[in-house]
Amino acid sequence: MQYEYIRTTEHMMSNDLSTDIHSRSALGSEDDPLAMRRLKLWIRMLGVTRQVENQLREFLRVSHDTTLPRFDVMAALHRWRDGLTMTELSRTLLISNGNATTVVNRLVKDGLVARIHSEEDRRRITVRLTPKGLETFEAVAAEHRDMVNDLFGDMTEADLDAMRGVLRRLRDGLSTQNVSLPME
Amino acid sequence: MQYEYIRTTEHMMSNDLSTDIHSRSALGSEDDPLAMRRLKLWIRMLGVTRQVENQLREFLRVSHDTTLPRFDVMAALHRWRDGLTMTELSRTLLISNGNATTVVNRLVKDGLVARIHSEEDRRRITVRLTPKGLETFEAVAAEHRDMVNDLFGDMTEADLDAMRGVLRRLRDGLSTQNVSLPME
DNA sequence: TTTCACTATTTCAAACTTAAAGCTTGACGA
DNA sequence: TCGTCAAGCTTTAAGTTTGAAATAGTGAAA
Repeated sequence: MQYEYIRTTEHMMSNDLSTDIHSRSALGSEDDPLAMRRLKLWIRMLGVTRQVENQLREFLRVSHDTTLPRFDVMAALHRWRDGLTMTELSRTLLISNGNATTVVNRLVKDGLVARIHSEEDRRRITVRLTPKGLETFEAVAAEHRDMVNDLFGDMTEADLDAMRGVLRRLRDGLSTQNVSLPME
Repeated sequence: MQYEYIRTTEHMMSNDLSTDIHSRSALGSEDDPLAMRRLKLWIRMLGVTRQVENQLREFLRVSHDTTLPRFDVMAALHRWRDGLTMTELSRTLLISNGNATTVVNRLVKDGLVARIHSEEDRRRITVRLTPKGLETFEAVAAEHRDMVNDLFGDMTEADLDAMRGVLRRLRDGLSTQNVSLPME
């Protein structure tokens, strides 16, 4: 009985990830209501994201015998049809470079992705979809989008408008914060 | 030079996860603008979530020599101070039951968490924070909240209002969908 | 009582992930 | 030319995660 943690409806504690995990704590800045609300929102966002990811993982496994990481890599290579270097790939997907190597290795073994050694710079390796990979991906991607459309079926145009701008601002704020991070 | 995939500011492709990976595709329902917008929003949400998670992971590693999964488990056990069964824990965190076992094993080994066998039902095991675990967690959680407050520093009260309701509706919609999922 | 279905948890193999170390190549100044 | 450093990628060790199988306990029906 796989994915039993998704079957939460019959269970008292369903979706409790999204509730406030700190509400009873006696921490220093507990009396900052804005900070508190931001934390609550983050926890809720994380919960929703995990739920959607679990549903998509299940869909990919059952319907297409593949995994989320594989799909992500292929989606990136589909978006950048001319290929990406390994570094570009890992930065695009926000994963480590070693992780990118591992997933690409498996896709190469399955003939879905090809490694192309650069001639100008022999350190550089470009990865791109093979014809078989392209065909495979597009079949999956069509259903993937329908699945997302279902999962987000409650979201109206107004909802999308509301979230789009906030997420964009959040995303941009995060990337400017990175430069001032402590990383020697 | 760790976490190089976070240092995206100097790189052309920064945050490209959050852009539309399907914009050039020739899929069947491509002409459904609402479905398209929902997909784009999902991708952007996933990107933001990954960025925040990476920052928090880095913070936990550098400042407190711990990991995100460990923190998540301890946060749940802090919220439910009387303890959770393994099943409740995995459903709360939306992870598999086997995964919960692994993380709890390590926390037990470090003396941060204790397993308590139930007397009424001998299959059941309740997990809860030890005094040491409680103390450790509260020290980390205070800084964790400050970190989230910084990362979400651009979010105003109005932003929080806007996203809170949408995410709640999304979350509730997802959990009702689950009951009708194909899972034999 | 026995049997059978169900629940709770752990174990296991395979895949995924990170962070750090290692290797090769390229760029550049002495 | 040589040395040095940085860039690009892979490898490695440790940890995380899943999904399926195994183990064990519960409860109720036959």
